[in-house]
Amino acid sequence: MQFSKSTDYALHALIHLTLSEKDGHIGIKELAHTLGVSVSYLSKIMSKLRQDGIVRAVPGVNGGYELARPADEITFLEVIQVIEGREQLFECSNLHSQQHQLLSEEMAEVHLPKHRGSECLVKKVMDGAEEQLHQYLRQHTIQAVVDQALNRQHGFTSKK
Amino acid sequence: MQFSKSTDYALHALIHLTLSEKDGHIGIKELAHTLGVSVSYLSKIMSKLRQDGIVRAVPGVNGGYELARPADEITFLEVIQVIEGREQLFECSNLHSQQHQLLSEEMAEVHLPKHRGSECLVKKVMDGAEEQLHQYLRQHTIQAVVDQALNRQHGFTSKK
DNA sequence: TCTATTATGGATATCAAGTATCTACAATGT
DNA sequence: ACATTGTAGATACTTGATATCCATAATAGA
Repeated sequence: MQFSKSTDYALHALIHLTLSEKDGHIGIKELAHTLGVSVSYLSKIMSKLRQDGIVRAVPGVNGGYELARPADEITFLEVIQVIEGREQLFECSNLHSQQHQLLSEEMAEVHLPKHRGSECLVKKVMDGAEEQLHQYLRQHTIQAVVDQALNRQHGFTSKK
Repeated sequence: MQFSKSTDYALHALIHLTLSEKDGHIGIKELAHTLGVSVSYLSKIMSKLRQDGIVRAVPGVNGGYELARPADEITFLEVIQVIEGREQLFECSNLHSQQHQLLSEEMAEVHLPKHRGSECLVKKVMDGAEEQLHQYLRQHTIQAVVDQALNRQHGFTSKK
């Protein structure tokens, strides 16, 4: 259970775009070189971000990428979901086992027939965990990380 | 990014053991049949749980598995970490890239040389997310789920 | 002690996903 | 037109999850 490297590249790429906003479009070459990853691979990742409306791509001479929206409206959760997909963290594979029924439908069936389709209690706990995670990731934006980096730099220079 | 099926089986197996505590040892055959999974596969999972001191195994006639500790001392987090491993959810693969340095060491190097080895800000956010997840999973025990299942059953019967 | 029962650990096979690259194609500005 | 730059498809490689089989070790009961 780990986030893929693609997610890592996507997040760092967006931070680079934010920091370079004033410079206009950033080419995939520069981006790939900065992150230390091949152009071909990063292209796939940037395509996903584009398809989801997080960045804009401009082909042609002096083309490249730029943010499609302000960095403070781009949350970690959104980026992660674009790259990792939106499947649930946990799927109960015991749907037809005795065990699963014990924890949900069987009891409902015997005592309260209308209550079919109720969820496995294990899954309920895991869904709660996922919601917890999402809440946190929704609260953190690309802009927040950039601000932190700049403040840090500022803090250091002013101390000298 | 998803929890493996093994985790699902492990959690359900532990719940079955908890519910059957009074019946003494539970054989791997019964366990596997209840969960709807092969004996050979479930064996590997139970072995891990045994090696980590979550269950006890007794070989020989009338042998089988039982909980090594009270179910209210077995947290979801523990079970998940045994099965999934204890690697961090997020690893920054940009350790030697310009981007990474921008977010951590480069600034520190220029302005405050002693501050080497400071972490990437992206990773800090992700580590925070992981801690959030762990906090939640630590608060939920196998016993809690079993209690919920039994209360539900009780609630239904008393209503009739 | 012998035997049936049961868990253990190693070897292995299969499959899906992540990682990574190359190439032909399309769009854009000069 | 033409050089530049992103897009999309095909493909190869690696890794991890899933799953099974078999030989081995340990135990209880006759």
